[in-house]
Amino acid sequence: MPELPEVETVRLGLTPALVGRRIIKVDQRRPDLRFPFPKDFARRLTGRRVERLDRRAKYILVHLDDGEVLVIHLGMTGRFTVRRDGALSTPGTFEHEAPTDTAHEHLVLKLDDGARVAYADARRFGYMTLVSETELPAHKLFRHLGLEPLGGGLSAAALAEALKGKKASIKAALMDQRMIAGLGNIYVCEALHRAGLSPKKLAGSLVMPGGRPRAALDRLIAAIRAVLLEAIRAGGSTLRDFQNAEGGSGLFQHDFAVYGREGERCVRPGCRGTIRRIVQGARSTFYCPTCQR
DNA sequence: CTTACACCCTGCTCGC
DNA sequence: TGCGAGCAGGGTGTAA
Repeated sequence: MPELPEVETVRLGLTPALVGRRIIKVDQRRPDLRFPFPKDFARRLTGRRVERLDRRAKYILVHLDDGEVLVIHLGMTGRFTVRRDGALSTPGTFEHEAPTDTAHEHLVLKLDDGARVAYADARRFGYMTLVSETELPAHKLFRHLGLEPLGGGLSAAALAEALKGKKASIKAALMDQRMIAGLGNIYVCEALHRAGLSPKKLAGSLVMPGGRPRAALDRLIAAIRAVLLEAIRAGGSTLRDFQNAEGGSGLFQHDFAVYGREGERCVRPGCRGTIRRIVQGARSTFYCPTCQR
């Protein structure tokens, strides 16, 4: 699944296909994904015009013209494909159609320009719901979400406040969407490596007794921002056939310094360490024991 | 309030 | 080639 950069890549890919378009038909092929679709889901989408697409953490927010917001989480394997056929195809885009996962295509939206936007999700860990725009901030999916890593809210002081006294590892804390929202296993590993911080360090140890952030927190924040921005610029990461809305692939996986690189030499200049894989909270952590302290 | 773990579901890869 | 084990970017629910 997609972490923040992949979700952002999907959002950017869907935006030109959806914004300004009206949904004329909804083909909903099963009653649920991870959770049941909301009541009258297809009917409530049909006839709506899409006003804009936002993102919060790992959620895509499709704002509709009746004040409702289609909230989408891609889970681990959620994927969108945009298809155009016949005279209605858009020149220059969607040149070749990547092989798609028709067997797991659970929802198809037909738009008023002839395009079809399909959602496929093999594992069905993804989900969708409809929430009115005004209720969004207080909605249970959103009210506990932490700082947006690329928004203005992420400061050393704010992160220090969130991590203060935490006994969990910094790895676990950064994975916790209530602290920072949008990071996942890959980008937490990558950010910690860039910041030279051991994933096993206790989260609270990055905060001084008085509650002020230690210098390492500034490095960590800079590392988080940098790795996310670079990944978005590269179109996200492509693992196990994750594809963006154009059926294309991100490239950032080639730039991983530690993720999936167990046994390889650390790429930090001057470091002669070897990347190790450990398990924290039932998930793999990749890091360099030599330069991450 | 923590942390730890099972679980959700399917597919892929690896070792035998 | 087949088969079971282990693993996978997500999150929730439960128990201690």
